[in-house]
Amino acid sequence: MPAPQPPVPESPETAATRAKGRPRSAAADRAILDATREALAELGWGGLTMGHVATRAGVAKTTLYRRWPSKNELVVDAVASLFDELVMPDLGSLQADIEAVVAQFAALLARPESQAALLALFAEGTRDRQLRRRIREAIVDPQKRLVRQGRTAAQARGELAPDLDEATAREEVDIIFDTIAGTVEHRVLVSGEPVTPEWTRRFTVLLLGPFPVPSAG
Amino acid sequence: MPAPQPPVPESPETAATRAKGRPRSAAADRAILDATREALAELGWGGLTMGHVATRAGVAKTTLYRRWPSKNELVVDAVASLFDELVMPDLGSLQADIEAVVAQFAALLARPESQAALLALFAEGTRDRQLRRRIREAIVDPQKRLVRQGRTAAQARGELAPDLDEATAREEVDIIFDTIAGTVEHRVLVSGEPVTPEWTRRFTVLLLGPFPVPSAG
DNA sequence: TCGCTTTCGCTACGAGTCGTAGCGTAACTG
DNA sequence: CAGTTACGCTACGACTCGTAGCGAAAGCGA
Repeated sequence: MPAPQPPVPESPETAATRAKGRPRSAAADRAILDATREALAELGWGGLTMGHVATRAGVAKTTLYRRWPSKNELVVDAVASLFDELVMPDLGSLQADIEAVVAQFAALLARPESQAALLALFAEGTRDRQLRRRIREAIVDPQKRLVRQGRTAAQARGELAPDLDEATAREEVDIIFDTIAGTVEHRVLVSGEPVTPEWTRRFTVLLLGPFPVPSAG
Repeated sequence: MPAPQPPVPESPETAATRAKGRPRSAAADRAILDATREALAELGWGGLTMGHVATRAGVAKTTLYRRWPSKNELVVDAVASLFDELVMPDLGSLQADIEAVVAQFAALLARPESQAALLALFAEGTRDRQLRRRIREAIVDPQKRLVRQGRTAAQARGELAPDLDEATAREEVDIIFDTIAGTVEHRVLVSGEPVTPEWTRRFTVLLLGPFPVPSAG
């Protein structure tokens, strides 16, 4: 779901159909987003220019700017949909569920278009509060459902204690999400080393504890 | 320790003193790196231009390009030194040691100059193998000493089992490093939420296990 | 002291990108 | 059909890029 520039920014309207004049081409929207993903994979974040995207999409540069005010916003929308493919399976154990999601996430991060875009987006987000909000709304927060689903399933199995209160549970979801997402991103995008099943298993064991201390079975 | 362009790229020399002609100004080096850090804090990665850095450092643009071939390399050197301040304390318990390092790292990431630079550097590194190598050599790998020191101290206290073999130990250091660094980065730079002592404690507990299961005291 | 070498600051350059404005045309509504 | 909006196209000034050429400055060895 892209977030185009509102055709008429300040017009409360009846919020119903605002069909008046020539409607925006939905085909252009798709062509632009596809072109953005392709260009990202080929040229990376730095090599991506608005002019290039427009040409590749068969669209005038003006048309592009009419919908997305800058490269940042454009890329958020172009990338966000990539993350929708992540699903939380129910494999019968928390360990297996986490390993499966980690593997999915790692595979996603291995793709050129997400690799080129994600960290660059995050980097811009550190300076632009609005952009950071959009990143969270479009990319980060929707994926927290995975953690919530996994927790719920594990609680149903008795692997996890039920939530005591809402606030604590939310904080715990945040911590777990930051840990899984951050670690996999760091492994793949910074260290640049592959996420093998072996690594995934070890990481999950570390996450679920116990730490390999002598006294622990 | 900056990595300037070699004055005469291909000259084995006797590797001794290559003093011939006017030597490069060490003051210019310092002025450039200082200007880079300042400009990063003020303008962010995207706003940082080579011309701006040169002007601010009181140096000709040509002088800048003689030493660093691009913005990427310049920023690596300008930022790497920031990380040298991290130290692993010996507070008597692994929990306390990790909490202390997490707090230091979070404080470092909260500074504008590192915030603007780190993720952007990582982003560029995903497309440029040489840059990624330089980032690892200059920033990432040196900090793994913290994990090794913490492990050694914990082993001496009996909190951790001694290493069985070298390869496994190295992998474990990598996993722990990716987990701590990645999680804190994600919390501060992506989620954009503060690293409080409370959060640090909960994260460390999660890391050291056991996971808060019902049967665990 | 005098060359020799290298770096210095400065200026200027072509190439490329940015985001916007103006134009005439196309598409859709009442 | 008139009104409205989106469209493709062209052109624009402002900016950054990385490089080249210049004369002057700084250190070296003879």
